[in-house]
Amino acid sequence: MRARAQIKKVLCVAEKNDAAKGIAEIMSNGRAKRREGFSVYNKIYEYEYDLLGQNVTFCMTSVSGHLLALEFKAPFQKWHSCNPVLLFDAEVEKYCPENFVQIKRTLEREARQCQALVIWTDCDREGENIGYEIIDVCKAVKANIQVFRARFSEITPNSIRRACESLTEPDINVSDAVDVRQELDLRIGAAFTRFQTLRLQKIFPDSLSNQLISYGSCQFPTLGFVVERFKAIQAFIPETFFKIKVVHEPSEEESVEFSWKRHRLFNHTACLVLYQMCMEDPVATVISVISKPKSKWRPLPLDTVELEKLASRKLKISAKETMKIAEKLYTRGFISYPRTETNMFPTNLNLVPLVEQQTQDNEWGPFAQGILESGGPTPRNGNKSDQAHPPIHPTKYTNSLQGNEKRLYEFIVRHFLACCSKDAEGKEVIVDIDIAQEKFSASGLTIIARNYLEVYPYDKWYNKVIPLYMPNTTFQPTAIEMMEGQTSPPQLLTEADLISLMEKHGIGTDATHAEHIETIKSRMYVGLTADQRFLPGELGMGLVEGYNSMGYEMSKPDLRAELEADLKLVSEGRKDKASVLRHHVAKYKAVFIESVRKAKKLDEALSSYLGQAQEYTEQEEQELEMPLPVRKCLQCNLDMVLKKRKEAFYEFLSCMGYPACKAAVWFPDTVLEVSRDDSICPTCRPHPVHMLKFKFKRGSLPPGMDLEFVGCIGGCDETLREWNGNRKTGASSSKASSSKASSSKAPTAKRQRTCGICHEPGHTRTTCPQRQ
DNA sequence: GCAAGGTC
Repeated sequence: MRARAQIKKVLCVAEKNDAAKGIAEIMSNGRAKRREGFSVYNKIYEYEYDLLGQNVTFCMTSVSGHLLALEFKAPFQKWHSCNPVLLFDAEVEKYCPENFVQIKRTLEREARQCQALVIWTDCDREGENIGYEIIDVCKAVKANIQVFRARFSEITPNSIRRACESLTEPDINVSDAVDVRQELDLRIGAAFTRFQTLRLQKIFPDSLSNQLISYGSCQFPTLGFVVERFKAIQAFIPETFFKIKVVHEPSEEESVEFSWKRHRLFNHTACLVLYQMCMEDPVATVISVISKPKSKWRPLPLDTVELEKLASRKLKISAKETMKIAEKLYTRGFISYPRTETNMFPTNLNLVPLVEQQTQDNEWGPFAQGILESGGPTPRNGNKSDQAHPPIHPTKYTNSLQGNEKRLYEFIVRHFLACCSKDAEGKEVIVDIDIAQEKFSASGLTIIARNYLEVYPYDKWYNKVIPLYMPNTTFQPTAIEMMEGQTSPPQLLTEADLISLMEKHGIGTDATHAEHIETIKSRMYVGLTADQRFLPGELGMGLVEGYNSMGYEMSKPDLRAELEADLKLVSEGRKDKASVLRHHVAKYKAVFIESVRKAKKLDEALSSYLGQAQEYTEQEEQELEMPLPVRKCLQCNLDMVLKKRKEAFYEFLSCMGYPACKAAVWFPDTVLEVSRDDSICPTCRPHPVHMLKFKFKRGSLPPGMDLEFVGCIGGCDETLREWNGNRKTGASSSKASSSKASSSKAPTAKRQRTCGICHEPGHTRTTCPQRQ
C-alpha cells in the first residue's frame, strides 16, 4: 500500500450485479449514484468512501460470473480437424465470449480512470479465478493499476467494513486450481465426446446417426448412479421371510396391530416354532405403557439443493424447471437469491418485516400474523453457509402469479413461514406386550399442536388412536398369525435421490446439479418412468457397460478423486499448476488411447441394446481407428494420415478431407511397410512434419543399404521427394496422386485396379464374388 | 455438434 496516497479513484468489481449493488449500498450508506455501463445488466455504483483515512471515489461494478472462457485454438475446434487424442495437447486459449464483451468494455473504460482495483468476487475458488480474469482485462489497459482483494464472509455492514479495512492480495494458487480443472474438463470432455460420437454414429447409424454422445466428468457419474441402481434392481433376488403378527380388536371401532420385536426371520422352522409357542398360550401380558412427548421438527431454512429436492418430491416440478422459475422470481424481486448453500439465517437479517409482508394473504396471512403475535420468528439453524447468500426466502408479497410460478412461490413462502414457526407437538404412547416370551409393540400418537404443519401441507403427520392399556394386565389377542412375505428390491432413483447422491459424492455444484440431470436426459442416456423415476436407456446402459468392460471407472464418482485432491494441493500452494496439469493430462490421455484401442468393447456393449453393429468398409474402419497426423495437407490444411489396405498390401498418405480433398502420396511397391515415426523433420514446413519409417523389399535397394530407415516425405529428402511426383507441393497435391495413378510405370496404379479382397482385376471390392 | 463453472 506504498502508493496509497496517489489513489483517488478505485474500481471495485463484484461477481454479479446483485452483489455489487448490495456492497455499494452498505459502503455508501445508501447514497451511491447509479450509472450505466456498456452491459445493461451490470450497473456502476459510484460513491465516496473513507479508505484508511483517505477520501476516495469508488466505482463499484460487476461481471456476470466468468468473464473469459477456455477454448481450443481455432483449427482444433472443428470436429474433423484432427484425431481427438490430439486434444490432450492442442493449444487452448482464454477468450471473452460475445455476450460478455460489453462487460469487458466497461471494465476497460473504468480501469483507465482508476489507480486501484479491488476484487469483490465471491470468496470461493471460482470467485478467485474470476478475480484474475478481471485483473487480466484491467491490467491489459492499465498495467500499473494496483490490485487488492476484498475478503468478506457475507454482504453485511460489519463484514464489508472489515474487508475494506483489511484488503489483501488475490490468491493465485486458488485461481490456478480452477485453471487446472477447466483445462482438464475441456480436454477430456471434448476428446471423449468426439471419439464416442464419431465412432458410435457410424457403427449404429440407424439408432444414433443424429445423436450427440457426450462425455463429461459430471454427466457420466450422474448417469452411473442411474445405471447402478437399475442394475441393483435387476440383480436383486427376493428372499422369503416370516413373521408373527398380533391383532387386537377390543371393540368394533378399535383395532391395533402389534409388531414383532424380532421384525422378521428368514428361517421358516424357527419362526414356526416361536409361533407355535405363542399359540400354546395365546395370552398377552402388557409389560409397559410409556407415554412421552413427541415433536415433528419444522423445516430448516431453504438452500438450493433442498429447494430442488422438495420441489421435485412435493410439487413434481423438475430441478431444472424449479431453478428456471426461481431465477425468474428472483429477478422480479419476489424471492431472495436462489443459488445458496446456506441453511441458517444470519443474525442481522430481520425476519419480522418479511413475515409481516405475508400477513395480507388470504390463505397463509393469519398464520403469518400468528407468528408475529406469539414471540416472532425463531428459525432453526442448519450447519451450512456459503458465506455469501442467506437461505431462500420471500422478499416481496404477491398474489398475481400463475401456474408453477405460483406453486413454487407459495412453497417458498410456506416453507419460510414454517421455518419461522414452531415444531409440531404430540404425545406418543408405546405399548409393549409379551406372548410366550415373545415381545411385541404398538404405538399411538395424539397430536397436541400442529403449529408449523398448519402452514406446511407438504409434511404429513397423523393421529393414531390405540386403546388404553394398563401395565401388568393381560388380554386375549383377536388374532395371532404367522405371515409370509418377500423382501423387495430397491426402487429406481427419484430426482431427489439423484441430487442427494451427486451432493454426497461431490459431483457438480449446487448450481449445476439440475443441468447435469437435464443433460443425461437430453442425450437419451436416461428416461423417466410414469412415476417420475430415472430409468437408464439403451444408450446409457451400453456406454456405462462398455467402459466398465474396458476396466475403467469412467462412470464411477471416484475417478476424479485423485484430481480433486491435487486441486486442493494446488490451491494451497503445495503443488504447482503445470506439473499437476501435465500429470493428469497424461493420465487421461493414456486412458483415452486405451479406450480407442478397446473401442470394440464399446460397440459390443451397445450392440446388445441397439442391435447388430453396422458392418463397415475398410475405409470406414480406418477412419474409425483415427490414425495420427503425419503432416498438414498443403491444399486444405487438414491432417494427412497413413492409410493401409491390408488385403492389397499397399499403403499411402491420404488427406483426412477425402473425398472432398484428394491429396495423397503413393509409395512405390518396393516399400513393404510404412509407419509414422515420432520424430519430426527439423526443416520441412508447416511444422510439424512427421518422419516416416519405411521397410523395403529384400533386393530392392542397392547392396549395403539398410532395408529399414526413417525418412521425410516433406520435400527435404531428394530421393523420397520423387515419390511425390517431383512436384514442389507434391505431398499434398491431388495431381500427384492422380498422375501416379495414371502412370503405367507406377506399380501402385496397377494395384488400384485390382480388387481389394481377391486381388483379381476386373471388379472392385463391392462387386467381388468372394465377398460374403 | 464437444465440458463444467460462473451468471441475465
